[in-house]
Amino acid sequence: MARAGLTAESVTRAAADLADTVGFENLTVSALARSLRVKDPSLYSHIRSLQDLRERVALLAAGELADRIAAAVAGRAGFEALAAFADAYREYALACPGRYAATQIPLAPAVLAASAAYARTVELTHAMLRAYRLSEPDLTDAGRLLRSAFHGYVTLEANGGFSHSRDVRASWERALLALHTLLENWPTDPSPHAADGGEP
Amino acid sequence: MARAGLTAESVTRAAADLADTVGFENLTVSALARSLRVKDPSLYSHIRSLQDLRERVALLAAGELADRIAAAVAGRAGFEALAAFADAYREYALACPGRYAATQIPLAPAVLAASAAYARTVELTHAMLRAYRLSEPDLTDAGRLLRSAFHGYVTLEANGGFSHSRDVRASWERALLALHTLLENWPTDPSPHAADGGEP
DNA sequence: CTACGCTTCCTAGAGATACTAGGCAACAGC
DNA sequence: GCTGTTGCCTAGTATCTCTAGGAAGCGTAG
Repeated sequence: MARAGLTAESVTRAAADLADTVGFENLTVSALARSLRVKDPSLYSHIRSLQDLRERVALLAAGELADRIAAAVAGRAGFEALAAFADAYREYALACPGRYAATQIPLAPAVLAASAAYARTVELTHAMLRAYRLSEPDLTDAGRLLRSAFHGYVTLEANGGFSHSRDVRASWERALLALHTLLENWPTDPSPHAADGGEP
Repeated sequence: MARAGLTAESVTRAAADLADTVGFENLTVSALARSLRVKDPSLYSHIRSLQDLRERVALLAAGELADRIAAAVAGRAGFEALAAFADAYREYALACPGRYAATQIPLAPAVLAASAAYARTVELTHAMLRAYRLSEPDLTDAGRLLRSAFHGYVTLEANGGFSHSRDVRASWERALLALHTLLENWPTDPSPHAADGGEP
């Protein structure tokens, strides 16, 4: 029988494409084997399990996302960098919903540490924030808030969470402007009210 | 054989509890039947399908979440209301991860319209924002950004997306303060660069 | 060019799950 | 106690993950 010439990489890419088409939660070994004109067990020469396949797609997608963000923010600073970062993030999530969903699965700390892709996104966030002249721990706090806002927005948008008639793209533009304002006025002094008051 | 006395409601509650225990993605008809000491097909007298079960859990959880938020913001305004809203949101998501995950599945517009739970969360957001004296479309834009930030933060937190050593709770407090500052200085004038310029 | 070995892909099959069809027995109303 | 409805059951189908073991393609050495 003619060989299909599969490799772990080509299988992972095919899985990512399939996930973008049918949704990440519908990515199955059977469906992937069908799309590659191969029987299910053949794939287990290249992947260890469905979970392993999902993690490979996650790492592939995280790398692609980091690449796009890096290209978008290159040579920009301030609001331009913020908007470029955010638009690259959102466009990737909307154009590649299966790949993006893959990046959100919980990964074992060992897997996460072994791959640079996730750390690179965090570093890119910090690099973009340097223009706002924040120092730790504000840098980490602001980075977490930004990534939360981006991730939350695109997932709510993708899942139909914004049912109001207001244009979603217009809201996004305003949100970026608002986040820019937020970063320029980041409250850096210890807050005026004791949120977690002074027990010893 | 003695009857188990199941109803659609009791089955849904048991499903929500199971989802909180084993994770929403591991909520299966078989596992639910086992936890109820019943055979799989017995559940199909009360639910139409696994998808139907998931939607019931989603609506149950959305109602519970709205209730908690409503109780938290009652009688508060300004930053107090914002913090109460956000803390109620985050604490529900962390205490009931399966229920919270259920609220994020895409629902058919008809299902969504037939239930008040989701609309109530949006209304609560708007009510909380009234103290900041925003008017449309800023109200919708700010509400979307807030919900995005809350949702993004708790999902990233729950999925281990915050690996930095900085305390996650402390970052959350600072994020709330930053959002409060943002809402007080919301950039309401048509932005300095023509995002969607002045066609007639 | 043949023989060897490695890898790839296969068939066969076990175990789990979603769901349907159809039956029997438990409860409610009379 | 009888009857009708309802709830839970057994039996069975189709799909999916994953393993065991076999055969055939491919590179290489003689």
